[in-house]
Amino acid sequence: MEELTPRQEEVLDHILRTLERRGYPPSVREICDALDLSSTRGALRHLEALERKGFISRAPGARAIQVRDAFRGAASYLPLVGEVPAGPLRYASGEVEEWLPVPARWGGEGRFLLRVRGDSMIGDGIHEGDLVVVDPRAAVEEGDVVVAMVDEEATVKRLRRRGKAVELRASNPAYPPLRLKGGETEVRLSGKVVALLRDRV
Amino acid sequence: MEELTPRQEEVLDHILRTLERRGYPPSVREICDALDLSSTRGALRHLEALERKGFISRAPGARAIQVRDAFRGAASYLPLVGEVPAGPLRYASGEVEEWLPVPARWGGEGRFLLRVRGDSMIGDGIHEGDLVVVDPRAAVEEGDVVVAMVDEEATVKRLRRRGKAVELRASNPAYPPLRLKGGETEVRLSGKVVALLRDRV
DNA sequence: TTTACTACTAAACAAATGTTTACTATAATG
DNA sequence: CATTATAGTAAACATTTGTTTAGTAGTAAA
Repeated sequence: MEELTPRQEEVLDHILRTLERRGYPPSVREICDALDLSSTRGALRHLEALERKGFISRAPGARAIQVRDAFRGAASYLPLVGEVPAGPLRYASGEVEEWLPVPARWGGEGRFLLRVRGDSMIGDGIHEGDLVVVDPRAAVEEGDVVVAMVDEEATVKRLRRRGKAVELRASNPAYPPLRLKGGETEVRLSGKVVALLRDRV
Repeated sequence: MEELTPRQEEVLDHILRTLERRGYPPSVREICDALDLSSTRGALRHLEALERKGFISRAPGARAIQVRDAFRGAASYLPLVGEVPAGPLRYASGEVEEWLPVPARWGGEGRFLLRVRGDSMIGDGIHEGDLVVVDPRAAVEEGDVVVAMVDEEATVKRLRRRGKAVELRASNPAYPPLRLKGGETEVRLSGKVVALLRDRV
């Protein structure tokens, strides 16, 4: 990607900071204020340069500045839930503690974040307190790490096929495996673990 | 937080989806198009309701819709680097592979993401391919997981004090500890590991 | 029933915002 | 030297966009 001049970098910087601070891009006149320009033409020129060099793209309309993905990062937002949701999540739901940004490719319909309790999956590097991204719609297969309801509580386990039945195994040998009969899997498996966030290392 | 009516929820949904898709909020008329309203007054009413209930806030100006933090998530963006950066990162830097969104509290001046190589920290649940958030300015202390330069390559290790010297220990017993003498620490320690992302579990 | 709230339409209006034209200046480049 | 790119100012312009006024209609609560 082409290099930016110092002034152009200031403009891009201001756009990024504005986006981060309040969630929508600045107007041309706001850029002028920030860079001490007295004419909108100046800022407009910089925007044109940024667009030509591929850092932003613009659409007709007010504040229609789109920062290229490589810089904006294209986040998705997933709800961190206290319990595994039964139905589709609604916004003002009391079950949602927080909405956290994650890389866009982790996003998807129905996905949510769940805080891991216990050390049963420590052998797979999944620790107490980690947040796992759960996809309730993904097909679960042999060897996948899944979220299962055991004794009314959500636990993370690894799925193993044992003939017709399936087995949920912890990766900590201190925990015994759990067998599920044929019909039980749909009831008890609430999703596949697809990614992980750890806050304090 | 107050409940939303179904129609208000549709409006909020459209705002969130627009923000995710193109990075800036819709105009009132765009909301009208999306919800099949023929008068801007209708959409405006919904916006007023959303603001009154605390889901968004609005500023004077075009598209000046700010979605409340709980929903917007307030992301920070960190660069995923191929090598540990020597100086401050610049935008068009060739060393930056990608900018990824992370929860806001993980952000901070100078922080970056580094991909973990090898299995030397597997005992702490840090696997090959994981992305760690590195803070080059944090004070490193006994017991911290740090990024150290060993043989010109960045490796993740845990820091232990051994009298005046310090020791870098892997959490995989297959790897021997590495001793650093007094002055070496500043040269070789490039930051503290503060968080972790794992893509495929 | 009255009141309040949600939901919507139509048309006019005012403010904010992007765009264009015209012109000056500096530095780097061939 | 002429050319090109960057950087800036000033003023007028066109459009987008938010806002207001004036209505209608359905539903639930007091």
